[in-house]
Amino acid sequence: MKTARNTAAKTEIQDLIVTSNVALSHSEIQKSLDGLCDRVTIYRVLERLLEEGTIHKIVNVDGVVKYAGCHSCSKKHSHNHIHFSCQKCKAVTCLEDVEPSYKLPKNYKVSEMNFTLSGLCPQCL
Amino acid sequence: MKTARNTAAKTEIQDLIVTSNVALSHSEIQKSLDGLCDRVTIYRVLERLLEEGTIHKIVNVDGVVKYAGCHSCSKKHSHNHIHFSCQKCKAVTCLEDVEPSYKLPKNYKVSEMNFTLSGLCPQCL
DNA sequence: ATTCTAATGCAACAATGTTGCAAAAGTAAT
DNA sequence: ATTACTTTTGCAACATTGTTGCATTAGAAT
Repeated sequence: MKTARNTAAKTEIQDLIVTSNVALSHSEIQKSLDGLCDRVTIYRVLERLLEEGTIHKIVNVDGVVKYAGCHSCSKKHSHNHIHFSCQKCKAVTCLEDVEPSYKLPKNYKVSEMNFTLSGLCPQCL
Repeated sequence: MKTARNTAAKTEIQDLIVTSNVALSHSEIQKSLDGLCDRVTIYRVLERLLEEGTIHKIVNVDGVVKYAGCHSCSKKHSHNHIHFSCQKCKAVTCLEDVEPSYKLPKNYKVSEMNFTLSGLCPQCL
């Protein structure tokens, strides 16, 4: 059977994402790592961290994919919270406590949600 | 001053998007046009249609950019409606009547929202 | 230390989007 | 209809993002 291994790349990337208070993109991670490992390795590590449930993936309003640590969802792994994307400082943050409500027409079965608001964050306001 | 022109490409692309009841991606549009114009031209026409306010842009949960006609927003141009992305038939539709509610922490200024639910649409349920 | 195989690096590729520039084609005026 | 003006297009080239195959490296268990 398949056993995961702890490698320098994985440890470092995981640390970066979980420690950060904003979601990070692949290129931002790459810059931070500063040549520690290959571009491709970053993609593969992110894939593994997603599978493990250590991080989650956010597609920003501009289509840029970002990754953030899973904090509140350690027990039940759900991501039904809002993300906020600041148009000025470009930071994407998880508003873990905000759950939106809505009323769908009949016969839709929802299994996932992706809700991102953009505007100005408290720091930039 | 700059005056827009009606060209075959623009007319055709606009027609495609506005007529369609699902949002279309660049590649889907390209396939439909079947060589009517260059790939780059499609990008540029889409840009113009967005500026004009004829269409709006949706970033799907998988990061794929799609375009849909503006129907309900002819008067006040707002896109505060939910989009639904079917995991089976891959159709992305605008649920124009559904406006979500949520309660943000203090000091956030929202100027745009992007809300996409995914799951199964009525046709695929 | 040995063995097994997960993880990495590298090269190559695919998809998506952007830019510069010369040629083509709308539009308005004559 | 012809001319003049300038938007729009096509093409080539490029940038970015993400994926895949394969040989090599290096965790982890024995």
